[in-house]
Amino acid sequence: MEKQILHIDVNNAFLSWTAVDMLKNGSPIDIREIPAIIGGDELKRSGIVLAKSMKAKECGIRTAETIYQARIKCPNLQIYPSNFKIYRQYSDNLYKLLSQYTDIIERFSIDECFLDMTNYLMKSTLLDKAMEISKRVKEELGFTVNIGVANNKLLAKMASDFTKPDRVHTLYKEEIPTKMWKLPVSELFMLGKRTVPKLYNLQIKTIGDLAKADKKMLERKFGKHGILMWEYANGIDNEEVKYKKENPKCIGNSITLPQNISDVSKLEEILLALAEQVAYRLRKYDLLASTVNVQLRTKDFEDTSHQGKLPIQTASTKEIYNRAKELLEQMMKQKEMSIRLIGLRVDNLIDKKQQQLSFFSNEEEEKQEKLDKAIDELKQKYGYNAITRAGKMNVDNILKLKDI
DNA sequence: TCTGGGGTCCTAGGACCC
DNA sequence: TCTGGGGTCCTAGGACCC
Repeated sequence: MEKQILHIDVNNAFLSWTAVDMLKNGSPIDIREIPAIIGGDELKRSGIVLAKSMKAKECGIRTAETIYQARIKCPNLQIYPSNFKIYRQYSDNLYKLLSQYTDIIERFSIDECFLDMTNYLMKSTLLDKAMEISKRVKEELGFTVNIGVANNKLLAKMASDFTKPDRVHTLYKEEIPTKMWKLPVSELFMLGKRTVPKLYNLQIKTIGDLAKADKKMLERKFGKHGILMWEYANGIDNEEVKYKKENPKCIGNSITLPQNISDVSKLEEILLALAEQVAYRLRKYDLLASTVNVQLRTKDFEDTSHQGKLPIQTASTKEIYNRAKELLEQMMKQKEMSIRLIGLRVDNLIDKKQQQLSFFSNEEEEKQEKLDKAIDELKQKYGYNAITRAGKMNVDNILKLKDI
């Protein structure tokens, strides 16, 4: 039996949610109606466009470009800061509403969900349900969504991306040639800015061109990705809606520094704050890490990273920091570098329950574990930023510890 | 006042073993 | 003394997503 899938996508999510929240707090203007963006902080060198209103879009402003460029395109642009705490609330509200329609629901990102409605339709059609959801979200939550209606996730996602805002689109098999094949190949999910020029060189310009291209040739040129893009262009996708909670595969935090830094000891201070954050999140999930990865971005936007195994699987701030420090030093002694961004990530995570117990029981380890746990409890109670290591305040101020 | 931060997955090449 | 082939594990980097 064919699956019945919906993809729900919030229109200009961060901007809409900010608008709704401002209105709720008595704002006389609706920033959805003016040229406005949600932007990062230029002083912290993270000045990019995170979301834009339709009027801002009409000026030619694009997501992820710099605020500097956006302002040139639109001199009377209004800029508002992001607030992820609020976004999570609105996202949760949407999720709750959608959960009334099916148990098989996947949160694909903060502003997107897939719904498998196959066994939840009774007498109504999939399209009817989509219309009902669209109406209810607008009336009850105050913002609009686009909904894609199809028989698999890929087509539902493509459909929700057609004309915006506040629209419901179907994309059934027989509609693929008329609705999808005419689109430029860059519109296809999973085709990014590296692959598109290569396809252009092969005279593949529309999704239709790609659908009719030789699958074997694509595989030779692009490997697995080649097969995937051919299948997507032909509307083939058998992925399930993943409704079960899954543990993350990696946990990382990174920060663009207010100024470039070349001094290793200063970088180590930042690394410690990052390790604290990462290890805290790791412990919250009851996971242990097997590898640590340190990423650096130089002032010239060159990225390098080093990774290494941990001596034991761990969620200890100290263990992770010590390994990260070694990796940082390895990289920094290779050549003189001026660092713009530093990141720390842990990979190969395992459940704490399946931890391979070390042959040696180590008193020092146990002491550290207790210390971490005590700090975690205080953080839970008083907020992440309430508790900091002595002498680390300045680092935390730099990090402005985002939202955990 | 140029260019975020959080992820997932894949690939190529080296080391090492039999 | 010119020498293979398969398998696994590990790392660095790239591509893509929102």
